[in-house]
Amino acid sequence: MLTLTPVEAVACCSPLSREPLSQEAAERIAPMLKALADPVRLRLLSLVASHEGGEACVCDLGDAFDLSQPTISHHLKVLHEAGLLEREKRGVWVYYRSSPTAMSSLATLISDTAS
Amino acid sequence: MLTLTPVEAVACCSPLSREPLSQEAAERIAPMLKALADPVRLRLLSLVASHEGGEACVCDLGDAFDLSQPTISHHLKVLHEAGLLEREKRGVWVYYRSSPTAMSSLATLISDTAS
DNA sequence: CATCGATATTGACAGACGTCGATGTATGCC
DNA sequence: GGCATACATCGACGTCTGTCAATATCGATG
Repeated sequence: MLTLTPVEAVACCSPLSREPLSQEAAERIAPMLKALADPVRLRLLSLVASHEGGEACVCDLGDAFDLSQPTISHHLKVLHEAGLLEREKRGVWVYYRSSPTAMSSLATLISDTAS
Repeated sequence: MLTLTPVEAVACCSPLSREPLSQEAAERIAPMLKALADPVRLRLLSLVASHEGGEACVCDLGDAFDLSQPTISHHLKVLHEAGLLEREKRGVWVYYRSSPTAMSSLATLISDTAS
């Protein structure tokens, strides 16, 4: 069975302001926005994106929060499963990188609604 | 006391990819994204934005959903309080209009993370 | 003023979500 | 092999969220 990644699901939508979003499309897009719609995850994403090389090790991220390690790990998983962060294991460390295509297609979808 | 609207709170942020988002900024932005992060609300917003004149009466919106009237009213309230929809009462009817500034500042915030 | 129609508010409930401590898994090192 | 370190998973807990039925509010109309 063919499954679209969340990113692909967003990229193929016509602007919100041209024709009403179908229920199916809305149900594919909402999870990506839901992944973004948390203060901790927003900061995590921002930390990764602003880190040198555009990637960051989990060990670099936890210090910025007053949260347990499992909680940070949970949030990173949510962002990863939504297609907003890419994951790469290097030795003992895990590096996350933000996905420009995911972010820009989300941004396009939203900005089209503005006009 | 001076309170920023959600829209103003987003508009004044530097790109996510230049410097990490502060906790305060993240906590102001997240509610707007949370308002957007629901399939029903995404469709409502899209219905309003794509409606002729860029505005729609509540009576035009309910039919597209298999949901009760109070539920639709609730979602519209969430979108309105997040600054994503403007509300105007005309006689017995209430018209909602999408807020271009809100959407475009959100889009800018997200798209900056992509680069 | 009584009534009707359009929308909002309230209260209740089930399910989803964020968080933690405890535990599991895997890699590197002695 | 044995141990330490980095990260993930699990199970439990309180809180938040989407939904509905019932009720309230507000404007128009007779």
